[in-house]
Amino acid sequence: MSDVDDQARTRVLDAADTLFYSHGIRAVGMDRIRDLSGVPLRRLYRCFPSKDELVVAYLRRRDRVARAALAERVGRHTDPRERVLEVYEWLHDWFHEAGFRGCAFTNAFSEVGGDNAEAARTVRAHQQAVRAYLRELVGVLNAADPDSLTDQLMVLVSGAINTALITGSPEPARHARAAAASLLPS
Amino acid sequence: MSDVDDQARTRVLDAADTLFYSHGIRAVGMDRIRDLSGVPLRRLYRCFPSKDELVVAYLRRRDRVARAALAERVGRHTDPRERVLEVYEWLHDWFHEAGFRGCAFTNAFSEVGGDNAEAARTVRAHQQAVRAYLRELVGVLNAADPDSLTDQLMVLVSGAINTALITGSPEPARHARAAAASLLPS
DNA sequence: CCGAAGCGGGAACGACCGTTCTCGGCTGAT
DNA sequence: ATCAGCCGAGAACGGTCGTTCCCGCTTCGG
Repeated sequence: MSDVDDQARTRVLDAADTLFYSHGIRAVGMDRIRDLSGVPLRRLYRCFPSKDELVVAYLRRRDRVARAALAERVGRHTDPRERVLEVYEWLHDWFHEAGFRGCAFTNAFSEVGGDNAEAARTVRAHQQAVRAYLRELVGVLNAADPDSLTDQLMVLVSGAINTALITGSPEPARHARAAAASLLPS
Repeated sequence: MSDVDDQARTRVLDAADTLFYSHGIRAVGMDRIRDLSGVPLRRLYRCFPSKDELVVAYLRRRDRVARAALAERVGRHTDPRERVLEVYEWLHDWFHEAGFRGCAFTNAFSEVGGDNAEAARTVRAHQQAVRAYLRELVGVLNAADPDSLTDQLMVLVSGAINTALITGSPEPARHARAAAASLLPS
């Protein structure tokens, strides 16, 4: 695979990310990805042999980027309690962004989880990776039951995203943060 | 509209409910609804002039049924605190059901929310109706800020459903219940 | 300069889906 | 009995989408 193919892969993934996230996977055809990326269908199908595999690559890159962005935000703080709460500050900023359309992974799972087993696996892997990261943040707290606390914080993250999506308001991040603050040990 | 049409409407809605919920809306064609309901396409389109309107009717009936089931469960208790926590017990039982596939409203919103404005409105109305019901349950508690508490409980409900969907486990209901118990005034 | 291989643009194909139409048969009033 | 109108079954239509194919052009080694 040549380096012109590498560049094409990046451009295709950029286009897929924009279009899949903002319009949904089933609503976006391969020709729209060709139009936005400028990569002809022939090369596009050489880089990604099927739409299903492109969807998986889209999800894998989102996973990498999102978790890196979260870690960067959390890294701004040193106090263990603030590090956990910063997760919900990050959500709040995200909900404010113009193109916010909910969790790409949950959306993909609803749309193609039944037909694209590898995509479904990728969604679950993302969820588990985020939980593992949260578990690390919780580990340095003096929690009575760190695993249970992590699970509760995960429910708050997921619920905030989905409630923000449906209500169209960023407030659920505040509600989740307030709930998390009550659950954390002082 | 005759009563044979009424019977057809019910059979079509039954079929749509089963198929839309378990396979997704876009994955189910009108012919599969015809096959399962036994209602010929001609009559089906007289009862529901388009698939979009059938989707809205499907969501509206789900809203009615789900909220009635929730109210029935909560009604088994008289203690105000137990009435709130019973919501999460209900979720736990629901997650155990064989055909559980997440929240029909969130799924519909992800799948067709962009193309079917009336369906999107119906999803938001359901969310608001559930919140209003929760607000009633919270109202009789001695909460410092009942509205804020209601918002936090809503985030826990939504998060439990979505986390259960992706992990395939009913445990998120327990986690949400534990978090809610911590948030409720004693 | 020449032939071959690879390229991009876009047409083509096959499958599917929402919706409508056709056709043969049944019903029921006269 | 007859004729008009309605019905169910399924074919047909128009559009979309994922994927492949064709054609004319470029490029580059000999």
